[in-house]
Amino acid sequence: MDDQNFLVAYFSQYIKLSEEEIQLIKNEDIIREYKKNDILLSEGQIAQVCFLVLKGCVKRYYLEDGEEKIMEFYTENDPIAPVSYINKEPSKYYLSCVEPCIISTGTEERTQRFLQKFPRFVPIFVKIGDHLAAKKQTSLDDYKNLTPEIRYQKLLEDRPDLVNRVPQYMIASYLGIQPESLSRIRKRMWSNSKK
Amino acid sequence: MDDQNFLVAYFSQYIKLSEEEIQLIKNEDIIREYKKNDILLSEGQIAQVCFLVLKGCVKRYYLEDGEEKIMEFYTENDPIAPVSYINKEPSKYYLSCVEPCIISTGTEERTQRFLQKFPRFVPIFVKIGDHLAAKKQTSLDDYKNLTPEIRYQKLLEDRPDLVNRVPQYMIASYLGIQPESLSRIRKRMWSNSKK
DNA sequence: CTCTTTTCTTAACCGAGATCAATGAACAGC
DNA sequence: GCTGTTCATTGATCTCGGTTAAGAAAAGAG
Repeated sequence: MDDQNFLVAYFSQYIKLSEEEIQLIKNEDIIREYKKNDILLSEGQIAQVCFLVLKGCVKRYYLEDGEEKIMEFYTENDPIAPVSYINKEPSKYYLSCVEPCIISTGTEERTQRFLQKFPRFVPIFVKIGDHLAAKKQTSLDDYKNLTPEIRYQKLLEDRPDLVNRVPQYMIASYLGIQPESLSRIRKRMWSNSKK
Repeated sequence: MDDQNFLVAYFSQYIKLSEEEIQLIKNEDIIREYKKNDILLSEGQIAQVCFLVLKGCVKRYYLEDGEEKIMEFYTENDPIAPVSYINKEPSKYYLSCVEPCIISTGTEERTQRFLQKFPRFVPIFVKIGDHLAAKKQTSLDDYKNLTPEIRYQKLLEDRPDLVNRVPQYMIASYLGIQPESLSRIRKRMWSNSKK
């Protein structure tokens, strides 16, 4: 599958595309490949574009005393709309590639042009936005009430791939705990499941 | 100020309204008053509408072993788009009034009609949605990295009104801790600030 | 004003995660 | 193959919030 096709596949999740639309999407040269550890956005920078991860894995993190605090992992078909991009303000976090990635970029102006040409996409765009917000809310809700141990269990269920494709200390950071604690949690879970 | 005017005031934050638009908004009879403890949405119910708090305070919470787990407070000018409403699924939480409230309700169908009539509002609506998502993300980020003590300090800074208008045990629940812990934290902060 | 209910505070004890330090395991570079 | 680095585990100790229980303070009802 060549790079442009990823984008067509993404939209096809939500709506059936006409031949004309497929061509138009393919002609927009907005897809790039990135190497592992490439940085998409740095702290202090104002994001000029938003992203759509077509392949690979991107992490969003702060630096605190040189320590990475990972807030989110984005993988296949996850859109990334940086707060910095939305509010036109310096970014508080970094975006960088955990793996080699294929990523599409978007701008407000291009989106508006696109929607003007294909108004039938408007409800889809609104819906995608709403669903994103809903997902964020659910994440926050979960995070608030669950212990790190249960959060890890849920992660194993919800995104089993993630645990295998990124190092454990990053998972720990993402769960908001120290690597040592995650190690102990795993040990505890293992010994409990044996009994 | 009579009830309908709250809604006009809300939109005026974002865009200047024409006389015609003001009349149209006022004529939509979609604003209701609620008493303290009135329930807007119950667990298990599918939300038919979304809300905009024009006056008062609404809490969103789960029940866990009869205990309220408060996830969010909505006050003046906060929109409430329940996950249940967005995904057309049974709600996992309750919405109820902490104070007497004045609240406007919305539906997708009405929104679409409105946007069709006044297309210049489309970008505003998209922007409001994006900003909401951005705010959610920031909340989650903060929650993940901050201790309960610092979260309480931030709450005092960000929403000082809230601490005064809702009982402390609800604040504790919202911070994700027990009332006893919040009491300790307050004591700790007090004695630290004296030194 | 008194009585009841609700809300807030204090104390004692426990457990989970943080921290510091050391050791193992996996892996890349030479 | 060895060597050095990165990543994962384990142990000892400490801190903070949870839990339980009791009592003080504030708010409502009559």
